[in-house]
Amino acid sequence: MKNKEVADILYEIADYLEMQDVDWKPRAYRKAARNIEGLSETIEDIYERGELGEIDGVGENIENKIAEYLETGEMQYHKQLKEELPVDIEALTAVEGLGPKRVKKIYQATGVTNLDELEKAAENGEIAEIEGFGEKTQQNILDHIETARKGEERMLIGKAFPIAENLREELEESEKFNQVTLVGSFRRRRPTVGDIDILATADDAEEAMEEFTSGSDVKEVLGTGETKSSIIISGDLQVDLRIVDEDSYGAALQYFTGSKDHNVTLRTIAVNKAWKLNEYGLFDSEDNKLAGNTEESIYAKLQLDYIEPELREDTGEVDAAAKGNLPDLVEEDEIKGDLQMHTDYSDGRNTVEEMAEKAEELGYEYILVTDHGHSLQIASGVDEEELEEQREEIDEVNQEFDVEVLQGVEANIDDNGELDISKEKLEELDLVVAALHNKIENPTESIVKALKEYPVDILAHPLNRKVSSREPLDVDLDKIVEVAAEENVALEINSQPARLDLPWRDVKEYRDKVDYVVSTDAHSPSELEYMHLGVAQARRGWCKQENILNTLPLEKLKEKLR
DNA sequence: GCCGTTTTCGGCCCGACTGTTTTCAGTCG
Repeated sequence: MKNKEVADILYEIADYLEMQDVDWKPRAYRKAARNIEGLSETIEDIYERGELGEIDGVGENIENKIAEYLETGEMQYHKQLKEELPVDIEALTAVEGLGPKRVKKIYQATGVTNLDELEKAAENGEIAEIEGFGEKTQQNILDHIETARKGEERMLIGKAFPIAENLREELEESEKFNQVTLVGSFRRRRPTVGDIDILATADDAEEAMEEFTSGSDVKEVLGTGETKSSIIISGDLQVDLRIVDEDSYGAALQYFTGSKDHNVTLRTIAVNKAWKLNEYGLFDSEDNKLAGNTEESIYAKLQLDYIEPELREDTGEVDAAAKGNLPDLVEEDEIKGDLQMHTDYSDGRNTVEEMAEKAEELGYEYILVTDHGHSLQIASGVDEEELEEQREEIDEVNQEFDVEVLQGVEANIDDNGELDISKEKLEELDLVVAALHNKIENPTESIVKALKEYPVDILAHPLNRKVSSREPLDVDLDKIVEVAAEENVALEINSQPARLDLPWRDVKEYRDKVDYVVSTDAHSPSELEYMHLGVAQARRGWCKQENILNTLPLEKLKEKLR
């Protein structure tokens, strides 16, 4: 998986070109880099099929350079640019306020090529001496050099969620603010967010900004103006606030929700009509406002169906909206039950009864208890005897609650494609979940064999990935999906903040070939509330209600799977 | 360097904020 490596090199090329005042090419390289970062398969596979050129933004030149890199491990063009300006561009531009142009000026004036040298130069007062620089810029560099060393970290959306909601509530409760909406990648429910973006209206923008930047949790104010401020709050999370007029709110919502590429596509449509689209509205060539109060009005005026935030990734949604082909996305309240959770029989922290109580509170019709099979030592999994005991406990709990508690198991798939619970026992359970938990030699073969030979209903976290910490399994997903469809096995969209697996791009690709379920994999009652995160990923994967089996009532669900 | 219901050549999103200027370049989103 060299996608990130390749993307990083292309980003660096863009920076080097920008240092040299080259027009337009940086934009082209960045676009290609962004699209490669977002691929759902490895760039090596695409290269082997000879389809590099089909990646959006990759033309003949960039294609050849990527091929060269994949074949030789080097890209001459990149090397050459780096020799001309031998600076660690990635590290230096990570400093807040430093871009390629300033890095070049600093290099030419002082010879600084990396963060350590930059720090020394700033401490010695050399930076302030450079033309166009001053004391403040120098101090700014010193203030932000540590953050740059730590590197950019995106936060899991599940972790950002309570923080963001909390912020929103605080502003909403303040009388200085009127409307308050969380926008940006948070609103699109990307698996990770780089910062929290907030859009608001206020009677007095200045007072509202003052309140925002002086909160108790504010560690640093990066910048503040009449309409826009940025702060760092504890946990080193950046929060950006934009305040706009009431009648621009829809346009601003649209604009600040992004994604960047989605917005560029929309603006191109506007430009083609000789109009202009910005955060204040949609305007004709004489600056008459055509739309802007609501997001809906903007999409409508551009002759597009309304596009839900989760879809705004420029992956075909604008085209579909123009043709009236957008899916009617699944909603969280259509989910009738949760099909993966753990109790104190394995590594869960609570009893079956406590999980059932919470599920009832959430209004579910059914839940499936899926403790780990016994081979997973680390989770002290269940053997067949313990499953018998648990069956009795579940029967008792079912007397007590309206929600129907089903018994399942999360059987472990080993490197021979065997599960750790016998076929006979699995047949007795209501539904069977299987999953890989260890790194094994032939994951595709093992999964395929397990799905074919055991009565599996759901393949959980199919790629066994961890968002931004563990690479997805290198499996042949085409093959797994094909076998899953044949064997009536649903693929899971796991709602754990660190998993969100199957990833949304894959969800989108295979949504017409295989059924999905969305489960929380909860290890405590409160984790049952993660369901919205999984549903959001299903929505990002263009799923309708019918793609998600646990929107079905129990009887229909069983008919589908068993 | 890429790309095409406007184009195979000529466009390519655009506004806010900062710090340094003394009218604006650079950065950011």
